[in-house]
Amino acid sequence: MTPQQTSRREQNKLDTRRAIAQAALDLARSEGLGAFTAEHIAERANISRRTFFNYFHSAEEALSVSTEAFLDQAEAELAKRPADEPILDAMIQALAATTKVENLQDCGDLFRMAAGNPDLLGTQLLAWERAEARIISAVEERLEGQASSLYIHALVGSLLSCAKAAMREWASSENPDHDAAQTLENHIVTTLTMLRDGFSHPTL
Amino acid sequence: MTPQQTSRREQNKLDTRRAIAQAALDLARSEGLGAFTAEHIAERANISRRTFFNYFHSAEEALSVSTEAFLDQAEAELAKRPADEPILDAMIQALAATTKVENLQDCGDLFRMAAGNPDLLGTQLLAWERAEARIISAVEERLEGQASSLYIHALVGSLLSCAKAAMREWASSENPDHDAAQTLENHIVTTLTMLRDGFSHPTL
DNA sequence: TGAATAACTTGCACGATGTGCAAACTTGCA
DNA sequence: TGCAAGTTTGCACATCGTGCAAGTTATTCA
Repeated sequence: MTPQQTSRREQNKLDTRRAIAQAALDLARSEGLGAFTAEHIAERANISRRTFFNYFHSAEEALSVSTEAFLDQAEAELAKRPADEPILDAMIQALAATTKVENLQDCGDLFRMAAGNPDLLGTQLLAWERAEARIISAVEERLEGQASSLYIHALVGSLLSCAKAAMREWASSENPDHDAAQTLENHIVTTLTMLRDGFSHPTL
Repeated sequence: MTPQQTSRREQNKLDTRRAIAQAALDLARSEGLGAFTAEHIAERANISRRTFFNYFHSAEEALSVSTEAFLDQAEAELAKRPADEPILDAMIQALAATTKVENLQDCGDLFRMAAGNPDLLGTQLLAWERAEARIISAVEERLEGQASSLYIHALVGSLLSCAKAAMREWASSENPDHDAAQTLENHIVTTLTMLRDGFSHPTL
């Protein structure tokens, strides 16, 4: 009786979820954004339209799975950092580590696609917003009473804005698979260091 | 022949736009978010459903008019600052000045409402995102060649995140009309000063 | 001033969205 | 094996967002 962490049921759901996300990404690449419907995704994933909506609220949400994975990683990495490390150094290390995420390339593609599609962009922004809320809770616990609510919200918001800026810069330049992860990591460290030390002096 | 800057046509359109926005806000307050349709708004504004969609893409967008006004104000104030002022000081002054915007109270209400409604939140985030793009362009012109694209994107993103944090703090506390604008301005100056000098040392 | 023109509003139709509901089907467990 | 709980599916329905063409209002200019 191998104590499977994931029962057959849970595994099936995860598989279906992955299949849907993959189908959505395939369609986005082959047909173009907004050129396909929830029904098309369902068809390609071999499920009914109704089941699609049991998993996701919209086509855009199905596309955002990789982005969510990236953000979950950020949250998890931050939780790993030692409690006595200065908060900004912990953040730099945590965000730098996210570049090792599974499907980094998909994140870049999504980021580029979102730039030209308000619907997708809105969904992605919501994903970042939800992640922000989770990270704020984590930081609040970590700094228990040592910082004001205003400080924490401003800090975490800026943290994610810097990460976003880093991703944009990374995703917008043609990366001839020249160690993409390393490039992104450099951008992240650059922006977060500015955040830590102040934006007064632009480090070109 | 008084040289009217706004022709009758333009004025009518503006009036209609305002009427729709007002109708949407009224309904949101009286019925609750998500408890009314585009058709309801149109009815209350005395126009057809079709005309509503000529002005806005969705009910949420009609609600975001005050937020857009606030962000436009921020952009305009920044453009007013002298060109030789250090960029971060210019930003602090500009954002602080936005608190004099017409319908600040509506902005606060909207902000609170959005916290509990993903659709509205998504629309508001898009509005902030569009404003961010415009401000980035303005800053790029201002710093012409003196700063990297990465620096500018990270800075402006963080700027708006700090402003958002300030608004959240301001909107979430019961303000018994105790000079609301001043309270918000204080929060903005606090967060932007941290952005300028670095987040290393939490100023409680 | 009055006809021609441009801009705006409206109704209609249509494909797509997102969700409640109940009937089928699958899995877990005694 | 067979029942309880969880999942998928089809169907119906209200709503959305937009193209289109016909109607209405503002503007222009002869």
